[in-house]
Amino acid sequence: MQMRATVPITVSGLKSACSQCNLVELCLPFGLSNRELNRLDELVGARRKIKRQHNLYHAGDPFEAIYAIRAGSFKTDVLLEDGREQVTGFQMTGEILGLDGISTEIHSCNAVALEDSEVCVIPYDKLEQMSHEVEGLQLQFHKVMSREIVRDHGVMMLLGSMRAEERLAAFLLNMSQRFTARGFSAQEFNLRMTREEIGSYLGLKLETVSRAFSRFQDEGLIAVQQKHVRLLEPARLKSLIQHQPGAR
Amino acid sequence: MQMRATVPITVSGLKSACSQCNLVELCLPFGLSNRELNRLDELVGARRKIKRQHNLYHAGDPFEAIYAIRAGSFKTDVLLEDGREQVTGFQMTGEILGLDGISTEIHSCNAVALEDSEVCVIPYDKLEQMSHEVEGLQLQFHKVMSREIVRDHGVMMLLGSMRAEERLAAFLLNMSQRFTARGFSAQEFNLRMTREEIGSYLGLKLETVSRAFSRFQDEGLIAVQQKHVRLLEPARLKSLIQHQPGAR
DNA sequence: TTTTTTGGTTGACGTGGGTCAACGGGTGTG
DNA sequence: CACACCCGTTGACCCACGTCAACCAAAAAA
Repeated sequence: MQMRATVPITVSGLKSACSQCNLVELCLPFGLSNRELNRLDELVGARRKIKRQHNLYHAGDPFEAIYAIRAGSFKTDVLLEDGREQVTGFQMTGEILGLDGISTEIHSCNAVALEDSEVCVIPYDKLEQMSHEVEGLQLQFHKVMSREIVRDHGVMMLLGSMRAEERLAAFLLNMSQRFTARGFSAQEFNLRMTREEIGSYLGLKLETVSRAFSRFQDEGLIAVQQKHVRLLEPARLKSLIQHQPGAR
Repeated sequence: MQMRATVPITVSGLKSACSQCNLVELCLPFGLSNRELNRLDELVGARRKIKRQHNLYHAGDPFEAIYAIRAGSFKTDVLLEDGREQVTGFQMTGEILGLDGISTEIHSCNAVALEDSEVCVIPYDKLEQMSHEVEGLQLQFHKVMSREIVRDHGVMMLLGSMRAEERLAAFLLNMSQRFTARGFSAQEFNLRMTREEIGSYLGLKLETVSRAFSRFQDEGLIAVQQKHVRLLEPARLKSLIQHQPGAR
């Protein structure tokens, strides 16, 4: 059973301070002046801790805030009545969650922590208000939303016209690139999600994901052990994605 | 060969007037007060006509404006180096094009007219500026972007976890619903796109789309002739989407 | 520690949809 | 008005991925 409190016990009283945060260049405040950054500190409310496997929000919840990931990682998914799940994305530190709720003021997907995590709560009404005042904030927020749209188009490309190995290669390279942006190794990292979650995201069954991992390993492209992945030949992985013979 | 002029000959000198437009409740100005609506008239620049098969913009073009469709319809697509195309959406009157360009200030997809069409050009810098001033405009714009994100998640669901017939059923019901919103018949309409474009959007080959159309017709769910579609049993179409046996 | 559960791998087999090919009707063009 | 091309349909065949099942390792619980 998961907690569903709107004001969960896990809320920390600490105010976040964007101006002090080392995630600025990955997060909403990117590109703001110091003066603007100080104003942002007013905007960002309390932090909130979310335990592994617990929801930050559920589909159907009223929309009140967006969230910036301070530590940890999440998945977002949508469910069909018959129980089918589609993972729509994996989010890492500095990325923004909850944008799906703006349009109808009700969240349209679930956000679930893949590990014990912490987010900064950004009340949406305050964000709206401050966007009117702070020059760069509005532009930055628009860019965050637009980036999400572009990212989604990339996933559609992947789901609509790539074969299994291409999808996994694209996924691994994307993860690598995002770890790099956070100062981690581009070649070696620990995935936070299961084969089944990867499969759901890539439109494949978990067995197919597992087999593709094994085949990559057999061909010397990567070294995998459970969630630990090492990219041995990223260039060859990259070339897998384009000019695939017999592409869909 | 397609024209690629940034200021094409097809630009009309006419200023658009949102306050006079019968598409308000489908378009960006939805929910604005009359006073706000009048301010919007300043914002919206010239109209621009796009001939069938011609691009409103190309991937790689610098981003300068977003576009509201005044008449006609479009598809957006992304291309892979090897020529594979993924249609990321079909857009109808009142819908907004170009949001993909905000994040990098370069368009990341192509927007192609499916028929002779006309758009209202909304210069982005002006929109940014006016969003600071006009109360409801910012919120409305955010909702438009958020709706796009939610829509994209729906497409991912479709591509990632539905079988061919479910995808086509979902597509037809979505078209029906959007025609209805524009005052057209929910049961009977003309598609503007080819089987190949539908296939690309749904992650299927054109032959599969054609076969699914035929099977629906055989089962008395619809009547199709070329691009003309009549939904005979929308309820049964709807039930096709959920609780499908042996779903992916 | 031992036990249980969950997650990952691998094999054998089946099938939905892709591929290739032929054909016919519409539609836009010269 | 006639030609050409594009679009849609249908059939035969094939293969990538799904399904089902067994098994093992790792992690969590007891």
